[in-house]
Amino acid sequence: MAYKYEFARPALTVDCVVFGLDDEGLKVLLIERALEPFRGRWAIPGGFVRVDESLDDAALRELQEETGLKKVFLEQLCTVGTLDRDPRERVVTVAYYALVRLSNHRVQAATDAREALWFAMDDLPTLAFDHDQILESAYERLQAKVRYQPIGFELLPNKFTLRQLQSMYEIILDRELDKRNFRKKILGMGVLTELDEVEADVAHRAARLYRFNKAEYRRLTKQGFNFEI
Amino acid sequence: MAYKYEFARPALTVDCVVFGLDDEGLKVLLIERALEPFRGRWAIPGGFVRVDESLDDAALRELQEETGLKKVFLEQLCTVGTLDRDPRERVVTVAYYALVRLSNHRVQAATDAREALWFAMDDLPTLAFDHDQILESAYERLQAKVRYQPIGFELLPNKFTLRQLQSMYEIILDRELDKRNFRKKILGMGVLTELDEVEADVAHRAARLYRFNKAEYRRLTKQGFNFEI
DNA sequence: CCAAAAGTGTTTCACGTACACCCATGC
DNA sequence: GCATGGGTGTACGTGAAACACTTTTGG
Repeated sequence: MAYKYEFARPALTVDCVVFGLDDEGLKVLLIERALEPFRGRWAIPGGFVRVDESLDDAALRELQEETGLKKVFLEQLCTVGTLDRDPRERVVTVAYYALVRLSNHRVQAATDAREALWFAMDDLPTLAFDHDQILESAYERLQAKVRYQPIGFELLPNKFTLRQLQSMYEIILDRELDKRNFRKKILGMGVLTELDEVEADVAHRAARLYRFNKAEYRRLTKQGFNFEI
Repeated sequence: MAYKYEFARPALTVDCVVFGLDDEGLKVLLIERALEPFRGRWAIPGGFVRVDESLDDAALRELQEETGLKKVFLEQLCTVGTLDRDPRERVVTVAYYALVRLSNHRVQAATDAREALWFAMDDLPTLAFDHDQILESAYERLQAKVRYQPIGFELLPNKFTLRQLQSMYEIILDRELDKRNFRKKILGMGVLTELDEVEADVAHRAARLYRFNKAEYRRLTKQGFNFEI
């Protein structure tokens, strides 16, 4: 008990909702708690902020320690400071959400998490603490933001087909999009680079591959362009 | 020094960017710091979060203590945890922004603030800490959000003319709007109640007064309606 | 009667939406 | 040659944007 303060201080944690996408749909990465409170319950990864690391760094570190994930897209969601959200003591948490390319990443459990597993968004267990609410907020943010910011590409491989891109939006927004209108719109934006490659190992005509052109996106944005699906 | 913890903890504060509107334009409420660090510099109101109050409560309390403001519209902006943002020690702050009806509120200084003053957005002093950045973020949020959420009404009197409403949007968005198109659009939404009153004491034809109909807005929103300017 | 702002409609254009068929490829 | 998904164009309707004059009121 080496640290003393004149006034009581809330503990400060970061928690991170990690979204991933595969053929089955949108997934969330959860860890099984190895310690009390809520031992054995599923939770979103997170942990205490150290006094010598920034909030973003804390979120990245916890993500790596508990799930092995590195270099993911990460964005602050909100900060929750309800009085009784942790039974032990007053804990304020800065919530983040992350988007990862499921195809690229292996996930492992570590430290105080017993196991890390991907759950389908439509088949989630009840979570520890107020993590259900945080997850719900994160999903709402994702649904809203994917429409006017090109963050959806963070869920896809670097090279993708227009079909994959459209499916990603259909899954996240939970509604069908018209194929021709979608292609017209997204290609018309001029932020996709058409590659001299097609997808491999398909039992039908192979689709062309594209890449998101971030530099061009930024250039257009400076000129008043607004991404919108 | 009564409170001891096993690990060092960052201090936790709330800071609040308060926007107000009058004939001259958009204003921000700043306080002059009476204590070190940054003694004598202007800052946005804020202070330490107590261990037994929620974040929102802390923001409301600080606002009242430092400026006398009560019952304002308040929304969380973001949380900043840069390592050296406070020269004394590690301080993480949860930033808020508030919207107040300038016509209704008297402002007073109190506690550790020497003075509270409204500054025009285009004539701001250099602020203490990283408050310039927080203020900038708050302004960007306001500009973005005012377009798709009816928060702009929080800056106007309860009864307002369409001209006042349009001016509010023109000031915040920093561009002119077409009078006829604006009136068509806003009246077409059906969220304004036309009153049997007109403005008083004007040296020309008096304009009709309207009120924002929050209940109707909520009803329409449930049916899929989207507010948008 | 003059100044000042309130109030009001129509036309045009861009963009979103709906919709169906042929083509390329692998097996 | 057949099954599977890739790739393409047009017509229609809705809503945004541009635009100017008459009315009301107070001084």
